[in-house]
Amino acid sequence: MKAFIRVMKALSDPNRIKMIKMIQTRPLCVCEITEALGIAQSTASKHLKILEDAELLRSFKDGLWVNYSISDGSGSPYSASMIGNLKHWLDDESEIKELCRILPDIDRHDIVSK
Amino acid sequence: MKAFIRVMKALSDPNRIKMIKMIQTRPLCVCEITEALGIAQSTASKHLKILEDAELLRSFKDGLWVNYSISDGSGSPYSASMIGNLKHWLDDESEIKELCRILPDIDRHDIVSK
DNA sequence: TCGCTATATTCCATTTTAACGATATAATAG
DNA sequence: CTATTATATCGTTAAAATGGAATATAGCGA
Repeated sequence: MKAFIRVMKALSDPNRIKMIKMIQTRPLCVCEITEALGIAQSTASKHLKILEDAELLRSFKDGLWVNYSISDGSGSPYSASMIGNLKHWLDDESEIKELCRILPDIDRHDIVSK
Repeated sequence: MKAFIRVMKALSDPNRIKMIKMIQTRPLCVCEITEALGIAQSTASKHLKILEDAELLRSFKDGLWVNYSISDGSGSPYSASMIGNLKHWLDDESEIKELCRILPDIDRHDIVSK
């Protein structure tokens, strides 16, 4: 029950959904997500942790950067199923389409940290 | 996006999940759910409203009673999908099994309202 | 080692959620 | 109409979630 609730809660926030949809396009680091969503870096980091704890995302380090990618679902049947659904769900939401549109222009090397 | 978030939020509470799993067994009125979960009637009523707003449940009146049953899913693809998943998910959770065990002994005609 | 940069964590304020009791509403029985 | 019963709504409180600024941590390069 707890694992299921954890996945549902993780998927109950618009910013976290946007993160998943963006990361479906390609793996992203924290600063790219922060930039794309226009939120504070600490906020982005916390949301990503919630998604990772729910086994919806996984992370791997690349030097100073931490890349987040979509989980392969092996850790939880609930997250696996929801990841599958989210491959097509919400694709025609204007907010999501806009994010995916600007995503190619966002490059971690160009981001000035604050 | 809002409809999707509404479904995810509705599924983010243990009592609401228990309600869905019980109602999968048979349609239930508010007082039966209140009794089975050991919560206040106002609490049960509010949870049921949240589930109905998310199109996970539907209700129909039978005199003084209001019966809640599982939605047929025609209102929302998100709720339809989740209802489908929840047909088998969480079936072997001890909390759920216990509720389904006591459910046959709960009869709306025997419940004394407070 | 010392700086510099990306990320994680902590702290605080604000908002949201969940619970209950009390009350209002709706429907039936007399 | 009146009383009764089941449910919905309101008011309040405590806990949890969210967001940002500030700080701590980790890794790279000189």
